[in-house]
Amino acid sequence: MSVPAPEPTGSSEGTRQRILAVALELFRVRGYERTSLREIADRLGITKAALYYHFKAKDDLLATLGGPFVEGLVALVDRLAALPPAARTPRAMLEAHVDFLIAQGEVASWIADDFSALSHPGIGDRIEATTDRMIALVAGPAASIADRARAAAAIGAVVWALKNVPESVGVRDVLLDSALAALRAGERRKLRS
Amino acid sequence: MSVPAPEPTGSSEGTRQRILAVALELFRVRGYERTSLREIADRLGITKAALYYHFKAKDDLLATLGGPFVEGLVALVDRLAALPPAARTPRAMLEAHVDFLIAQGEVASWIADDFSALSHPGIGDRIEATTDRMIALVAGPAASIADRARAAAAIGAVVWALKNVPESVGVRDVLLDSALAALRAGERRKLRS
DNA sequence: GTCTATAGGCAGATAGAC
DNA sequence: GTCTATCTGCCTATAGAC
Repeated sequence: MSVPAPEPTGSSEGTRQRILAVALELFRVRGYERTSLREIADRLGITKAALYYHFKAKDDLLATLGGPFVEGLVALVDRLAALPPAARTPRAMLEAHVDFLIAQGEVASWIADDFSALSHPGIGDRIEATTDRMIALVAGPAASIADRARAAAAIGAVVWALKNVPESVGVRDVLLDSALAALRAGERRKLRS
Repeated sequence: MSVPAPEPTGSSEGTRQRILAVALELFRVRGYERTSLREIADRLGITKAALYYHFKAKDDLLATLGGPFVEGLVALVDRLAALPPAARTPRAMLEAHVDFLIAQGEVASWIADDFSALSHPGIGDRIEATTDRMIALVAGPAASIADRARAAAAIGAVVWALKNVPESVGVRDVLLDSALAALRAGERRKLRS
C-alpha cells in the first residue's frame, strides 16, 4: 500500500513563505493598515483569492508575522522574572533583550514603527503590560521614578538604535555597553557588571 | 460703517479644538488608520458631516495634529546643524531634543507608537531623513558605525523613556544625563560636557 | 492552488435643507 | 454649524469553475 506522498509541504509552503516575505516588506514601508491584500497579491503576481487559500484572513498575516514577536517577548520577560535575583543582573537582562530583538530582525523594526498595528484587544494590552514589566525588572525593586526613567532609557536605547541604525547588529556589544551606561548614569560608584 | 463683527473665532474655534482633542485621544489608543471619522463624531455627539465643516478631509486631522511635530523637528535639526561647531555639543543637541519632545507632549508619544501613520509620500521620507540627520549630528563628524549606534541609542533613550514612562518629564535632567552616558559609553576619558 | 466574479460592508466624502 | 441623506469607492472576504 502506498504511503501518503512524502511531499506534504510542496510548492505550497514556498508560496506561503513568499507571501509572508512580501507582506512584511510592505508592512514595513506602508504599515499594516495601509497595506491592502491587493497590493500584496499584485506584487506576487497572483490574485487576492489565491492569498485567501494560504491565509484565511488579513489578520492571519498579522498574527503569523507578529505573533512570534509578541509571544517571544512575553516569554522572555517571564523567563527573566523567574531568574534567581542574583542572576537577574541588568547586563543579563539587557543582553537577553538585545539578542531577542536581533533574532527577530526585520519583524522587530517593523513593529517598532508600526506598533499601533498591534492595538487589538488582547494583544495591545498584553504587549504594553509586558513592556512595563520589563522596565520594572531592569529598574529593580524599590525603583524611584528616576530609576524607571533610566531603565526605560536603557531599553529604548537598544530598540531605537537597532531600528534606526541597522548596522548596529554588527556592534552588539557596543550597543549593550551604551544601554548599560544609560542605566547606570545615576550611580555614584560601583564598577562591575 | 460697521466693522466686521469682532468675533471671528466664536464657538467654532472651540469645536475645532474639541475635535482635535478627541482625535488625538483616539489616535493614541487605536492609531490613525484604525480610527474612523464616525468614532470621532460619535464621541463628540455630532455627525460626520459636521466634522467636515471643520476639516475638509481626514488627512487634515493628521496634518493639523502631526504637522507641527514634523515641522518642528525639521526646524530643530536645521537649527542645530547651523550652529557653530563649538556650540554644537552633544549635551546641547540632546537637551534641545528632549525639550522639543516634552513640549510636543501627547503628540510626541502618539507618533512614537503610530509612526507609520506618517508614511505618506513627502512626509515619511522627510521625517526619516531628518532622523538620520539628527543621528549624524549627535554622532559627530567622521563617525564610525559604533559612534552612530551610540548616537541613536542616546536619542532613542530619550524618545522611548518619555513614551513609556510619562513621569520622565519630571526628571528631565536625569533623562538627559542618561542619554549622554549612553552616547559616551565608548569614550576612554574626557569628563566635560 | 489559482482563477473570475461578486457579495457585502464600511469608510471617506458631498449635497443641500434647516 | 449641524443635520439627513446619499454617493462612490475600495477593501475584506467568499463561491465556485478550472
